[in-house]
Amino acid sequence: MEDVAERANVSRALVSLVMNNSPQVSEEKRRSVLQAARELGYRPNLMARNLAQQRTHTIGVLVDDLRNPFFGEVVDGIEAEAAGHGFRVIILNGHRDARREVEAIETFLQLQVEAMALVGPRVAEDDLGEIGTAAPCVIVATGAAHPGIDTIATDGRRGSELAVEHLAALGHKRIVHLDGGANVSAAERRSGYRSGMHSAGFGHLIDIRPAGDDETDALAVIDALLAESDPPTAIFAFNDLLAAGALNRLDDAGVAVPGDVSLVGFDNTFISALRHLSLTTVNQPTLAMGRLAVETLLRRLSDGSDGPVHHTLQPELVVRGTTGPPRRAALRPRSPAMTGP
Amino acid sequence: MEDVAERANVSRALVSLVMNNSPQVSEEKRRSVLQAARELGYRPNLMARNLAQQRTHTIGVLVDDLRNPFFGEVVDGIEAEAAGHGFRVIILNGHRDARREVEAIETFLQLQVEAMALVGPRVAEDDLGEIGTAAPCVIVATGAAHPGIDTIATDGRRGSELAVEHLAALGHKRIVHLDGGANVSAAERRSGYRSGMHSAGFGHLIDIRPAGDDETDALAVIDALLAESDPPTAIFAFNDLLAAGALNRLDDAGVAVPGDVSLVGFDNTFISALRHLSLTTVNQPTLAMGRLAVETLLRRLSDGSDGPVHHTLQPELVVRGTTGPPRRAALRPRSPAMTGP
DNA sequence: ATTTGGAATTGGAGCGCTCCAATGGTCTAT
DNA sequence: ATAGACCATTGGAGCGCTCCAATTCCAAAT
Repeated sequence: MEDVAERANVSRALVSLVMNNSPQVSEEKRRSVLQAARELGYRPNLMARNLAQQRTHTIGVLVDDLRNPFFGEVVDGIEAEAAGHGFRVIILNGHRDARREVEAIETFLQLQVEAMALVGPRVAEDDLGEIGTAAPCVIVATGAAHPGIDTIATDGRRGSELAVEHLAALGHKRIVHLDGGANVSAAERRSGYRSGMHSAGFGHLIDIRPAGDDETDALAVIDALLAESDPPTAIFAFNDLLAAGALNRLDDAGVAVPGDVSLVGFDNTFISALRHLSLTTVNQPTLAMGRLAVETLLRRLSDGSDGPVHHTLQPELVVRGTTGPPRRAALRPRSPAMTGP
Repeated sequence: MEDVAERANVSRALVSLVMNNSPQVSEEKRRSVLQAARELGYRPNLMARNLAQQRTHTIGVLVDDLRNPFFGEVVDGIEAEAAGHGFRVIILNGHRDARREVEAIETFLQLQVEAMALVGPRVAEDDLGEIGTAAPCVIVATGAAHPGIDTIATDGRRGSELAVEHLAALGHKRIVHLDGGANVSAAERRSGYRSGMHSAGFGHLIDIRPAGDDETDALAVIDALLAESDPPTAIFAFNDLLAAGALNRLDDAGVAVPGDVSLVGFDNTFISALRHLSLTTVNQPTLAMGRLAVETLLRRLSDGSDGPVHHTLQPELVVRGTTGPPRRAALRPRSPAMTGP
């Protein structure tokens, strides 16, 4: 910068004004500064600028898992909205691990982000401590597990109810829920499953199996389910990935979907739309969630603080090919011994 | 920091030493500084630190598309290796758009990243200009389209050949290639398709259709293909996403896979492994690519510069359920009029 | 000719930290 | 008792920028 100033025969301050294209600069000087900068390959140092300015114009986005396309969609929404307000977005990966999430948030804070969005985080509110309030922070796509922090979420409870209602309407009674396990949204979806079952009059048939939120997490549960004497006729999985894993395993075992067992996922990621999966699932308005997250953050940034805000968006059932009426005979592996038509 | 120093009755410099846990500090002072820091909720300012230190310990990772799980896997490899060497990784999203990629790289440079990895970028080497050499830079998963820059890639040519060889061995002759279009890896895979076809003796049957690299890009091409009088018996798609889209459309049209037409993808993302897709595809060693990318970067960082390095990893064919021997009759929509029995 | 106002430009302090050379203090060897 | 060696500690300069108050410049108004 010093060099640029010298080469253009102006002061450092003037260079700064030009780089921030202030209107207070004569066209002549502006041109000569710009040219000097170009000739020297000058690039302003954001660190220094941010330090001097006491602002970073940056929003930190923590993503739970880069492999899950669902999160990618939410981030797209965040970036679109942030860009419109002159904010830069930097992304850190949480690797589906609460401890690494806390580290990432700490990094954000040290990097002086002005706000942060946690997309599908796994940390409990208590483990967040002061860390979550050191900068405006919004939690996206993790249900209502964080009462003290701003959240944007799809109503997971309602989503689950939608799924159960759909299955019940098809005639299913023995509907099992593959639980999200450590995932923070799990509790909410589980409770929706519960209430859905009760409303349908199947409270006594409530059956929740711990599973997870990844396609590999489905293997053991499905195996266990198939080994039982009286297996369910329908399965409602915590998310699409888990449902896809379940589908794999059911296929392995020769169980027809939806012939022998119906299956519902959650998230409506693009994989559920693949015709060969054609997974019935619950949609979340990902883009809207991302945008809303940024709006919430900006509001916090400008007008101080009321209590935490919780935005709940409405889920929608997307009926595809993995759900149908139950068979007369209950779910059973086909191969070993067919009981007959 | 000033406050911490005061509260602990030491100088600012000593606080700095403690925060960087230098061994030159007495246990007593260390404790009292740490305590003062805790009480004041002090958090070191990374901007200031980086500025003073003239180092950021940061690697910038530019990801072409957050929705494509393939890239997520590569990033996992990068982060794993980077963490092992004390480097932080920050991610920027390229949104499948060369212009935004250049912006992102510019941001990296201004943020003073010490090195950057571009994962699946779309920018041509020429459009990168000096920008790509302002810091050590490696291009990952984009074939050999950047002769002047370090690259890590799977041999896309060989991968395509493997796919064609496999189809040819099954008895296919009319193998069409759905081209990656604007994607930079497209040329390489296309050329592999060409050479594979030639080796198999089907040079005269080479048939390349521009498509894209997203599941939505397959629709129009497949429709066009199905409308033809003499459709192919096999399709080799640029990547898994495109193949999945093709599968959708074929399914819509009532075309059986692999009964009527065989289909091969590229990337071996987790979606191809889903049993219901069961997509035959070409594997890329994503994790290894990520790790190798960081190693390459670190090498550049330490020992000056020889010419650009190009690492080429070997692809592997993963045979699943979308490929089989061709039907006697060629591909044709089932519905309107069946000719055979 | 002198004042005045406004726009363009500049010097310098300061953002929060690190790092170096210098200081003070303690211990051992002479 | 004194010099030397060694350690913990400190003051201050400096990283590259912004921003404020102050200055210069120029033209219009008196």
